[in-house]
Amino acid sequence: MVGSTRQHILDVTADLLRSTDVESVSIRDVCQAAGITAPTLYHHFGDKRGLLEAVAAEGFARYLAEKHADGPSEDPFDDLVTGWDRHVRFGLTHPAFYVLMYGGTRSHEHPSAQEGLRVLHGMLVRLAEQGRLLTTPEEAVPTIHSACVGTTLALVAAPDAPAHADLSRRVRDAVLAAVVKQEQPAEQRTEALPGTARALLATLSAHQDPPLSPGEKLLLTELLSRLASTPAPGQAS
Amino acid sequence: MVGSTRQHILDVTADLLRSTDVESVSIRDVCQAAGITAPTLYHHFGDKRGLLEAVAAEGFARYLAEKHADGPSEDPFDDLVTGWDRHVRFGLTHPAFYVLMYGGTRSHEHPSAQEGLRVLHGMLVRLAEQGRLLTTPEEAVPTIHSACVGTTLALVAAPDAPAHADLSRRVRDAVLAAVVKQEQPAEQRTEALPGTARALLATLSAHQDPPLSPGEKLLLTELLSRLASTPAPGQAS
DNA sequence: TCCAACCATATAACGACGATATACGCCGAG
DNA sequence: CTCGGCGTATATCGTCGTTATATGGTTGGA
Repeated sequence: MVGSTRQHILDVTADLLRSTDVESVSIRDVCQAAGITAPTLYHHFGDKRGLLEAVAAEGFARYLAEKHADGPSEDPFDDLVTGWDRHVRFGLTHPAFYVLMYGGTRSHEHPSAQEGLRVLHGMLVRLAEQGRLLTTPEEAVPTIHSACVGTTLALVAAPDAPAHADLSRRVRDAVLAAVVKQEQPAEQRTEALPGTARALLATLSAHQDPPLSPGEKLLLTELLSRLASTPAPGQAS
Repeated sequence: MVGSTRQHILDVTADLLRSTDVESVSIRDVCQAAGITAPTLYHHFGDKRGLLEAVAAEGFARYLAEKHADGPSEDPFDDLVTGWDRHVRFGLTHPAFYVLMYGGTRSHEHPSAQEGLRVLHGMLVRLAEQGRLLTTPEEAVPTIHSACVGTTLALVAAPDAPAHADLSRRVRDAVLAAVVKQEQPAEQRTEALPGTARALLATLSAHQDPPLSPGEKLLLTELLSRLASTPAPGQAS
C-alpha cells in the first residue's frame, strides 16, 4: 500500500490544523498523532512546507471540485457571485488552510490558487463576450480577487464581529457593480418609473433656468408628482 | 541614557526587516547586529512578538503622523481617498511590516492598526454627518478596510505584475462608490437635465401601463422631448 | 563616605523545533 | 536464496526562542 501512510499523515495534519494555528502545529505533533516518526514524514513530503502545501492543496482541490461540480450556469454573473461566496465560505470553513495560502505573500505561488484565478478569469471572459464587462478580464481578475481575499481574511480574523455581518455581500456587490454592467430587465425598468420621475423632479427643481414656461413647468411638476407617487407593483424578492 | 539601546535595537531590527523576510530574522541576528545579547533584548521587549510589534508600531506611527500632519481636509471624501492611497503606499514601502501586521489573523490586536481604524471611522462619521454616506459608519469601516488590506497584500505580493497596474485605484473607486453617495454639484446637475429627461422618456415608453390618461402621456412626452433636446450649456471639463 | 537597592547587561543553558545521516527490516525479481 | 530498493526507525545536529543566574554601573540615603 503505497499511498496509505501518506494519506493518513495528510488526514491527521488536517485534523490538527482544524483545531490549532498553523505555527502551533509541529512536525513532532503530526508524527505523534499519526503514529510515525520524523523521517517517514520527510520521506513523503520532503519539507514542512511541502506537507502544509499538500494539505492545503487537498482542501483546495475539494473546493475547486465543488466549484466544478455544478459547472457554469446560464448567467456568468451568477457564477461570479456564487464563486465569491464559495471562496469566502471555504476560508471560514478552513481558516488555517486559508491563512496559510492567502495570508502571506506567497499565494500566487500556490498551484491551487492559480487554478482558482484561472476559473475566475474564465467567468470574466464569458462575461466580456456578452459585452457586459466594463474593463478587460485581465484587469478585473485582481480587482475581484484582492477584494475577496481581503474580505475573507477579515472574516476569518473576527467571524463574529457585529460590524462584519453581511460584510462579504457588501464588498462583493460593490466590486462587482464596478466591474460588470448591470442591465436591468424590462419589468424591473417598469418598476423603476417612480424613481426616475423623482430623479427628474429633483433635477428640475435644482435647475435655475429650464427651457419651459411657468405654466409648462407647473404642469410637468404635477405629472411627475403623480408618477413619483405611483406605488411600485409587485415588490417581489 | 535610558531609551538609547532600545531605540538602537529598534533601528537595527527595522534595517534587518527591510532586507529580509520576517521569519528569517532571528533574535540572535538582531542581537549580533545590534552588538547586544539576548537578555538585553528581552529586558526591553519581553518577547519576539513584542519586539516586532514595537518595530511595526514605530513604522505605523510614522504613517499615522503623516496622516495627521496635513490634518482633515475640507472634504472628508478626499480624506478617504488619500487615506486609502497612504495605506497602500505604506504597505508597499514597508512590506515586511505590513505583512506582519495585516497578513495573519491578528491584525485587529495591533494597537496601531486599531488607531488606523479609528481614524477611518472618524472620516466616515464626518461624511455621515453631511448625509453623504449610504450606510452606517460602523458598516462602512470593515467594508473599506478589508478591501484596502486585500488590495495592498496583493500589491505587496506582486508589485510589478502588469495586471496590478492601477489595481488600488480601481478597487478604491469601486468600494467608495458603493459606500458614499456621489453628489454632483449644482451646475453638473443642470447639465444632467436632458439626460434625466431622456431616461424618463425611455422608462415611460417601456412602461406598459402608466397611470396617465392618453392626453397626459402625450403632453408629458412632448415636454420631456423639449427638455431632452436642450443643448447642454457650458460642457466644461 | 559607604552601603544597599536598582537597573541594564552578560554568561550559560534549557527545551523544542525543523531537518538529516545512518541503519534496519520487508518484499518482489532474479 | 539473495539482493537491491523502498519505507521506516534510531539517534543526532544546529538553530530557534526563551530564561535562570550572575555581574557591573549608577543612585539615593544614612
